[in-house]
Amino acid sequence: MNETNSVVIDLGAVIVAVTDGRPLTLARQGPAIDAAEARSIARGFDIAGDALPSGAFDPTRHRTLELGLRETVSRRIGVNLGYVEQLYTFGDRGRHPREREGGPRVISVGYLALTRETQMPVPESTAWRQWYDYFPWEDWRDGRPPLIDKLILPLLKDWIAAPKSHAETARRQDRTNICFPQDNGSWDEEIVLERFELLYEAGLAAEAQRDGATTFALNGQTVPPPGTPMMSDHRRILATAMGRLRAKLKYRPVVFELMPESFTLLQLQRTVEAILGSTLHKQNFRRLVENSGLVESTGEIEPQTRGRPAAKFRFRREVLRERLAAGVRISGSR
Amino acid sequence: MNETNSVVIDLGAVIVAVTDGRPLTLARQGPAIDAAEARSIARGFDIAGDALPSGAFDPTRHRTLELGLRETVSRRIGVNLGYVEQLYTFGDRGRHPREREGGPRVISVGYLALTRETQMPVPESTAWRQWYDYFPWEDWRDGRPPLIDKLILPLLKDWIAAPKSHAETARRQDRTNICFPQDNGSWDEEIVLERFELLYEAGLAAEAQRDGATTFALNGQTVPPPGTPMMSDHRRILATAMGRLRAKLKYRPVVFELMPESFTLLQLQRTVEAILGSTLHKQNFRRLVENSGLVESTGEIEPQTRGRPAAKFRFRREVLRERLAAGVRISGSR
DNA sequence: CTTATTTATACTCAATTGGAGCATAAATAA
DNA sequence: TTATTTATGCTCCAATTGAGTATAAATAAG
Repeated sequence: MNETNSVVIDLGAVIVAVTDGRPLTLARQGPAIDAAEARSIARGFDIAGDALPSGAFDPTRHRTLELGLRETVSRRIGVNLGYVEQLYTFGDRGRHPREREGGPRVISVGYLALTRETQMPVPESTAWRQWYDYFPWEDWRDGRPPLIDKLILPLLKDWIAAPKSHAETARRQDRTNICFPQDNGSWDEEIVLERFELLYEAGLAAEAQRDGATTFALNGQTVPPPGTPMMSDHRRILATAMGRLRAKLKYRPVVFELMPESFTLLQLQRTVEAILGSTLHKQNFRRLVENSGLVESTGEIEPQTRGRPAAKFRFRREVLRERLAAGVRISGSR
Repeated sequence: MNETNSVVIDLGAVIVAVTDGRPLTLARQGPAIDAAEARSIARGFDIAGDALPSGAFDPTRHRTLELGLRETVSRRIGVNLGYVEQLYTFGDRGRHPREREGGPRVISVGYLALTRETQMPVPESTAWRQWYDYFPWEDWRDGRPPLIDKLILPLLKDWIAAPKSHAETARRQDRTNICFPQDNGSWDEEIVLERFELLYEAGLAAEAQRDGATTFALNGQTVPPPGTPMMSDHRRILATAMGRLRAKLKYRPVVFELMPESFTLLQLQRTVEAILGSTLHKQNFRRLVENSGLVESTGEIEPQTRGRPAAKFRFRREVLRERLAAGVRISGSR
């Protein structure tokens, strides 16, 4: 070990809120891309960089990585985070624009933070963006997204057939079958990252084209890749966060970090559905939640615009102390 | 961002194997502790440092963190790792001995690797050590470990009562109830890390004493803290690995990374039990595994020393391609 | 003021899963 | 032979889950 081993740590946050059934994340629409970055962009697709909030870890000031993240977000976005969980540490060479300019190696530690949108006035450079703008194929609430069959699968077909090696073609076919199954029942909403990486490798992400992959065509026409791209590998980090949250929802009571103090069961269901990207059976969802002991009635009633008014509930914070509570177990189906 | 922000990355591996129902991890029994470390040790408990295999990440040579880990382990232990998964990134100040000597801040990225012991001849400085030497309270295969009621809970009782603040006492009591429940049925085998951190905070880990916590007594006698200590915060990393593996076992077919090419169902069960630290219902385990489609008969039969000979099975590698297969779902019970 | 529409809530039913145990089979040890 | 040990097959019941029907309580429309 000597000082040539030193690197710089970048702390990045996927800050999530769900409002009116729209899953959101905070993103900075910064100076799109710098000159060095622009030169490396292939064939003219605009990858103007939406970027996740991030900042450098300062080992002299920050006692822990998480405190560093909280301090950075507090200073740059003006928000004190509540629930925070470490996601993953990304260290691939060439991830960060500065590296390509000859700067030091940047290792980035990604975090997932859950919050409520209303709690947070954000600076002008930053805005709440919808998850499914970045990942339109992940939202199945209105059924199987048409772009999967119209755009993604046709393009993947070419990619699958491309290699001369039969084994490699088979491997690509297998991965495609797992990530984008023909049968809707086999869709696994947790493998958000695997799907994005498949698209990236197949050149179906604008980031891949920027990073040097070839472009592609559908029916003779050059088409834009699906989903809004992000700066650097931030879309990978967001995909990691989405997959983690979709999984965690089912075994820890984390949804409540996204809910207001009191809420109706339908509001809770809509929030879960927004995150999962699929719809749930209403009656069974109610049964599950009521029997779980996770919520209690507040006695209040939600004044409705139409329909029978709903009872309001609150999260029973005691469960966090009584036991390591399970999450909102899901029954599925529309 | 400027160069004063730079840190050094340490890559650490929890390399796991299970042999004859003993869950093992590779540990280096290095030069126990250096002078600076020795000076900080409190009250004479020997914390001679078992250490996890680790090495510095070299940003000039390593394209990714995982490749860096593989290279380090290959060079220092002489082993090419198969299954590897990133665990967590630890960055608390003062974790690493070198830091205390005025060296640069060390951030350590922990990995979990699964392998088979027999595949690996290890260097002399390194040996396979049993998990439960470090965490004796985690092994429930012979029933509730007596040291929980004889040693741990009595000592925690003092720690719980210590604070003047009633709220803090209540919080300590809650955490204790969750981590070490009176009722055996409430034991959660996945929260290995939470339990270790509780013991650490309560001063019931030798590492805590080294790190400056006060010592403690039981019935007027000073007693050694439970479990073999490790260097730095390596026991925390091992706890993280154990918890992660115990959880992952249930939803991904990772046990098979620890099994030989062909095995009997009892051997498979013993491996699962070793990791979980609890026993399972044999007939139900068989039913589960056979119905899962994860294994297929090899046609061979295990020559036994006693009892009816068992059929041998192999892992159906195809399942990894057919779908994102579930793990070995557990039925529990002794 | 009556009816349609909308949302909330209660309840039923069948299929599946999970925990526990009984019974039988096939080997070795006494 | 008989006891012991391990393997394997099967049953039973309780709990959970997926899907649907029925009823209640509000508003909007005529």
